[in-house]
Amino acid sequence: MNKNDSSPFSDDFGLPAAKHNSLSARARASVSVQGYLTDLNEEQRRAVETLDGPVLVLAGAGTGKTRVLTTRIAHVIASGKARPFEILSVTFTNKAAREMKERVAGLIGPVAEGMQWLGTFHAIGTKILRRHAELVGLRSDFTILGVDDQLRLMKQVIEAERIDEKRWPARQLASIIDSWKNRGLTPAQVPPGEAGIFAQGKGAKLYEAYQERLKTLNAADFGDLLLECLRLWRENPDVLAQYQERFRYILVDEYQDTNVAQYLWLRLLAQTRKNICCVGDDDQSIYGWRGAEVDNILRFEHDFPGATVVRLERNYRSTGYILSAASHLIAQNQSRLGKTLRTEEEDGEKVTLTGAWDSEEEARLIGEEIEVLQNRKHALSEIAVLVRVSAQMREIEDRLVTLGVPYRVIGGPRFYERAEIRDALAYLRCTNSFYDDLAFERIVNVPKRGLGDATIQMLHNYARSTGVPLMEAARQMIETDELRPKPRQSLRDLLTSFSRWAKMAETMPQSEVAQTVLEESGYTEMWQKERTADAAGRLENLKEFVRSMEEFPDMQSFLEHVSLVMEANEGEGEDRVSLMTLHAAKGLEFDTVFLPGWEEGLFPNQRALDESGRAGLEEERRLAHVGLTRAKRRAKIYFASNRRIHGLWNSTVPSRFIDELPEGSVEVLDAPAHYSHQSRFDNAPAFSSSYGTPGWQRAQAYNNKKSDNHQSYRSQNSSTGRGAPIIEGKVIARSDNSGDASFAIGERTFHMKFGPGTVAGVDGNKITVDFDKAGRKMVLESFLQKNA
DNA sequence: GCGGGATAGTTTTTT
DNA sequence: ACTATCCCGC
Repeated sequence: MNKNDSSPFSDDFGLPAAKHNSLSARARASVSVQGYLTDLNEEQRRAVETLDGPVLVLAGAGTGKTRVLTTRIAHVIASGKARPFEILSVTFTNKAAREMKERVAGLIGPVAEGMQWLGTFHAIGTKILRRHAELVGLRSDFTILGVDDQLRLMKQVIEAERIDEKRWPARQLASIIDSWKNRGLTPAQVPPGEAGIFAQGKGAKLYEAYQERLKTLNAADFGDLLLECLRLWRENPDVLAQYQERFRYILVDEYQDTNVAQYLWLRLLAQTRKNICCVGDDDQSIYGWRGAEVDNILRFEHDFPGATVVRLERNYRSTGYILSAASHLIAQNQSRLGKTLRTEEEDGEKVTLTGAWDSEEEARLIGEEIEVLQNRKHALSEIAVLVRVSAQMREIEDRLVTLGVPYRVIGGPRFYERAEIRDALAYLRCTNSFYDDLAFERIVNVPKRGLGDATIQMLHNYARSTGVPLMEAARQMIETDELRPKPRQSLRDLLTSFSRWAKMAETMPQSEVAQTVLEESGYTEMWQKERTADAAGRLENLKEFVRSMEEFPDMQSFLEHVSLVMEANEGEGEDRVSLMTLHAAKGLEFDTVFLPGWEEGLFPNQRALDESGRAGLEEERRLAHVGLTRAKRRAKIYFASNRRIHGLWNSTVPSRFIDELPEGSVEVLDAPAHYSHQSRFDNAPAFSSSYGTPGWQRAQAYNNKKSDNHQSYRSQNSSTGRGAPIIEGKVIARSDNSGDASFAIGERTFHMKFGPGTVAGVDGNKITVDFDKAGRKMVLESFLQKNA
């Protein structure tokens, strides 16, 4: 990021912790910090130096927000105002937490190890809850449920209430409860009007039942890790006071992503000392759909009167054109606090815009462009393709595979969410505790042991009526003859195994126990028998799982790590192109960024528009802004005129966001592919082989169009497709009527994909056509042919 | 209890 | 078009 990333005072801070606590060390340190501060720009410096009282830092993309946070922590410690364990520092992701810890360590040395309250909201919430578990009806060794456990539990609750699970799916209940938890609402606090939105008025009741079940199972879901903290503090002011006392300084990263529960959590903690510093960017708020409240930022000054607000507007990441494109775009949003990013970098390359016929061509163009960069020795790790929805990834992946360009997909299922990991985990949980019903249920018939629904149902009934856990129910039932001989024997064997493994766990290191459990249970064998490509990957994951256990002192701490932190790090450090969604890209940066799929309906996403109206559109626009600002030197936007959505071909129209880019910062490129078709025309064999293919016909249609229509969005005079002139004043897909409308309503026309039709409406170069076969569509004028 | 055909649902995602 | 999940017949 900044040029001064290597700390000039890291030597001074690389002191052993004990020595650092001496006054002279502090004095020396603070002198060094002064030196360090001079390398910050004026605003950054103000954000770091204003230690006392509430501070809100509005940090635009690439303005050095992490740098401010870490320097601020160093500054608090160096100035002697608080010791590392008296600083609360929260992030959203484990990755951000890890990075912050590393960077703080880079500034102050090993003392950073003392920052035990640096972590995600959830990790810190867990830590607090374990200390006071009994006050919220849990034991300190409570389990943290994953989504699958949650869903299974939710199903049981729905069934217990005799509600038809078909009509009222558990998924839906889960998301409703989740949103209540995001808003900090306990079952009793759910507004009466909302309590009934599920299953004819049973919503709140089911929520309550679910919470009760969690307590019986000694379990918490992710929402509880925050919500139960709130309850703990509200019901036990003395406990709250303890933490208010302890956390002398509070720092919050990505504040725009906090939901109401997190906001309340922070507010309770910050109430007394008010030394809270929140860093965020309203223009990068892209998680509204999962409960993030941009309002938290907007109401900061109201909640903390007299707060210092610092705006970081100097961008150290991107070149001029990219920044002006991003700024111009985001300026269209109404609800924002308003910042203007500026850079002292050169203008650099313009943002490019390329139209493709369809998504396949789009993928091909991106692939070709990546190859060009690769040939120029551009590091692949500095290239990213950012898509709106993961469904877009497949075609791009296919293309990269064909070209042999190494790539990595970021995001996707987390390591600990994969079935094999959850299964292995369930085995260990059962070994660890005979009370873990959810875990037992998960693996009781994995691998198949002939213990199907009927048997499980009997166990459930028995367990419920006698009030014992499932495993205990099983133990008792195998002594009766209620079960048929086969399942009875299976169950007996399984229980015997679990007691054997539990005994083993008392003396053996946990990784060996795990290895034994997975083998003796037949779990590993199950995957070995399945000779598919992904079975091999799963076995590999299991190995990694067992291996990673060795680093933990005991089973308990390992289980915690897995449920909260564990993640896969495949192909990290290798030179690969990154492929991910725009959401996953936040916080990252690349020299070159490809942005495919800028089409109405896809981006901005129709569903976001339908569900959230203007707010939805603005969030989509922020997403576009995030995408553009990931680029350091090159941003390349693409759109396709035809895209398959849910299997059906749709004609699409370029995104309105394209219209919102400043013309001077954008260069409209021809799709070079059209010219490669043209060049095949010159050598006969290639030509004849491609004659009659859709691609060739497309090229023909395009060329015809181009020669008789001067309003074509493609530039007229480029011959190579590279370095095409900018079309000043004619950004494509204008929605005003300034161009000559070359089609009249009622006119017959022909479209390569949809066939013949009648023009039903004209809006600039977007034409609405009633196709004889395909129905009404809006298409770009340049893909229509006039019918004689 | 298991495997194969019907069926529904497909934005974004962390913890 | 693709997939994950469900349901039924064996």
